[in-house]
Amino acid sequence: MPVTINDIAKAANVSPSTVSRTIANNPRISEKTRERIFKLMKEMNYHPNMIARSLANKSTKIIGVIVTGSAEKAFQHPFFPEILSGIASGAYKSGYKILISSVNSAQEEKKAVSEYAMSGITSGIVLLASRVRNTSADELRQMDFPFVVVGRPENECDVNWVDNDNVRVGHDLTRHFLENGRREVAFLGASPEFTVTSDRLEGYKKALTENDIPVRDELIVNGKFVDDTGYGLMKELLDRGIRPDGVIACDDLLAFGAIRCLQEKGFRVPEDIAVAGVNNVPLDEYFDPPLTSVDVNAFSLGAKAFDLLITNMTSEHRSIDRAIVPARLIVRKSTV
Amino acid sequence: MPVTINDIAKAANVSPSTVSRTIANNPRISEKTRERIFKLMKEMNYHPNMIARSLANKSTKIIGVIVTGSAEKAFQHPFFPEILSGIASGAYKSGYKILISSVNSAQEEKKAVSEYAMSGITSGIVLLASRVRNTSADELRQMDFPFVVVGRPENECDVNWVDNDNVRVGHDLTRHFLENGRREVAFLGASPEFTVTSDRLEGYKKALTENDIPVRDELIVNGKFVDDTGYGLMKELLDRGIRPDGVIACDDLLAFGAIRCLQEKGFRVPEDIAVAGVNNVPLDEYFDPPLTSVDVNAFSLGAKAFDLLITNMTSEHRSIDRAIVPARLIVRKSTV
DNA sequence: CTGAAAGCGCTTACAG
DNA sequence: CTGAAAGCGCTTACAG
Repeated sequence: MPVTINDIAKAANVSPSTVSRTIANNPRISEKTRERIFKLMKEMNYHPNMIARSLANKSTKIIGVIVTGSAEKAFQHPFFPEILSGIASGAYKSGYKILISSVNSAQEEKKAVSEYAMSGITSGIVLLASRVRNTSADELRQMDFPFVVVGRPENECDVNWVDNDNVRVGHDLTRHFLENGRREVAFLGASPEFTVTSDRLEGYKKALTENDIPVRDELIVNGKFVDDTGYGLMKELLDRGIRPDGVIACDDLLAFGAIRCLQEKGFRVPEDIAVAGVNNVPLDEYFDPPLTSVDVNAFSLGAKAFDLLITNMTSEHRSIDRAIVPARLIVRKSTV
Repeated sequence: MPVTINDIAKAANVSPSTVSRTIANNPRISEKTRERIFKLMKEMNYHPNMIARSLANKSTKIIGVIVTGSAEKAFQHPFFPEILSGIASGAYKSGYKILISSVNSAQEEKKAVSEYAMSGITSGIVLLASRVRNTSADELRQMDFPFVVVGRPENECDVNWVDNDNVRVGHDLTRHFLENGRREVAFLGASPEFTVTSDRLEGYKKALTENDIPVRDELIVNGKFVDDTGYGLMKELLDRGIRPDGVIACDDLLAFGAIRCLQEKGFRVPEDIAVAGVNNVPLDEYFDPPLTSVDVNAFSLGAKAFDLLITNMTSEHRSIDRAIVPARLIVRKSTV
C-alpha cells in the first residue's frame, strides 16, 4: 500500500488539506509546517497519486498521439519516430506524458479518439493522420476538445494543423529537375487520399506549367507509402512503354525501389534517369547513388504540433492555429 | 460537461450502482433494465470516465514504456519503432494503452520509473534499456511492481527480460566470416556498458577460439550506437595500421559508416574486406553492396515483452520469466 | 495560517 | 435483481 496524503497528514499532525496545499506550493502555508511536511514526504517516500489528482482536477497531464496505420506498420516509417521525438521533447519540457496508439481504419481512429477525448484520460490530442477527410477531427471540434493534426487536412480552416508547404516541396523538386535539363519527369506515388501527395503533385504541375511544359497524365502514377511498391510502380511505368528522364517519388522508400527497378533494367541513375525522393531518411547518403531528397524537418513538425496543442489547451481565447515548417531540398548524386 | 453514470441513472430511474453493474456486464442485472440502460448510454453519448474508474479500481489499463536516450535521439534508431510496434500490437489486443517516455540519464530514468510506478498512472512497465546495471530495475523489484526489460540485464536472475541470444548472434556472424575464409576479423562497436555488445563480443571470441584463431585485442574497437562513428571507428582502426579482412559491426548503421570509410580508402567490399552488421534495417538490401546482417526480430522482442508483462501483472503466482527471441543471419553481398 | 466538508465519477461489499 | 453507503486519494471553496 503506497503512502497517501492522509498518512502524511497524520504523521505531521495536520489535516490532509494542509498537506495538499503544501504540495501545491500554496503560499498560505507557514514555512515551518511546509518544511516539516516536505521532510516527512521524503522520509515516508510519498508520491502523489496522479489518478486521484486528475479526478479532482478534472484534467490530466497526458496528451494522446494517434497514429494512422496498423500497429504492425505504422511505426515503421522512418518519418514517424522523428515526429514522435519532436512531440516528446516538447511534452517532456512541459511535464506532459504521451499516450500513444495506432489505428488501422477510420473506424478504429474514431474509437481511439473518443476513448482519449471522452474518457478524460487525455487533455489534448495529436492526430498523426494526413487523410484528406478526417471525421475524427470533426468530432473533436464539435466537442471543443483540444487537438492538432500533423498534415494539412481538407477542412484546414476549422482545425489546428502543422505541415510543410507541400505544394512548394513538389514545386522545388520539379524545378530542380527542369533546371538540370530534364523534360520528361514522372511523378510516383500520388495518392489522392492524402493531402501530402496531392499537394506535391500540384506543385509538380505548377512548376511544369510555369516552364511551358505540358502536364502528361501518363507520367503520373498513384501509389502508397510502402516500400516494395516503389519497384512495382516504376515497373508499371516502364512496362507501359514510358521512358522518363526524371522520376520524382513522394517518398524516399519509393525512390529506392524505383531506382532498383531502373538499375535492373539497365538504366543508369542519374545519367539516363534522375531520381529524387522526399523525407531525407538517414540512409539517403549511403545509397548508391546518394539520393536527392527533401528534408521535411519531421522533428520540428512534431515539436510545433505540441506547441500548438499546448497553446490550444491553455489559452483563454479560442483560435485556429497553423504552423508551416520549412522543408529543404537536399541535392545529391541521384539527380545531378 | 460530459454525461456521467449518475445522469444515466436518473434518466433510467435506477441507481448509479445498477448502471455501473450494467457497464461491467454483471450477470445479476435483468435483461430489461440492461437493454434500457444500454440504449440510454448510446442516446446520451455516455463514455465512462477512465480516471474515476481507475481510482476506484486502483489499477489502470495503461503500461509505461521507458526508452533510454534523449528525446531527440532515442526514437531515431530503426530498431526502436519495431519494438514499439510489437508492444503496441500486444497492448492493443488486450485493451491496454501505452504511455511512452524517453530519458537521458540514469537519474531521469529513475524519476520516470517512480512517476510511472508510484503515481498509479501505470500498471506495468517495459524498460527499453540495455545497460548492464539498471538501478531502476532494482527499485521496481523492491516495490514488487510488474515490469520487464528488453535487453538482458546483468542481474538477469532477478528480473523479467526478453532478448536475443546475443552471444549466439556474435558467434554466428563470426563463424560466417570464418567459413568464407576470413581470418583477421575486426569487431566494431563493443561497448562494455551494454550487454548486447559485450555478449556479441563474447560470441565473436568464442567462435575464434573454437577455430583456433587467436583473439587479437587490436582488432576490437569500442563504440556507441551512433551512425557517424562507424566511419570514425573504421578510420581509427585503419590509421593504426590494422588491415583486417573482415569487419563485424554491432549495428548496421555502424557498418554503413565503416563501409563508406573503406570504400573511400580504396578497399573493395567484400573482395578486400567483408563487412556485416546487426539489426537488418530495411535498407540493408539497397545498400551497395547489400549488407549482411542479423535480423533480431525486434517486433517479436516487443510483443514478447508485452506478453511477459501481462503475465506478470495478472498472474497469481510470482515468477521470474524470460524469453529468448531467435535471431537470424541474413547473408548478402557484403560478405560473400 | 489551518481544518472540516463536499465533491470529482466510479466500484463494490452489504443488505434487502 | 436493485439500492444506499462507503470508499478510492486528492482538491478547494468556505469558514474560522
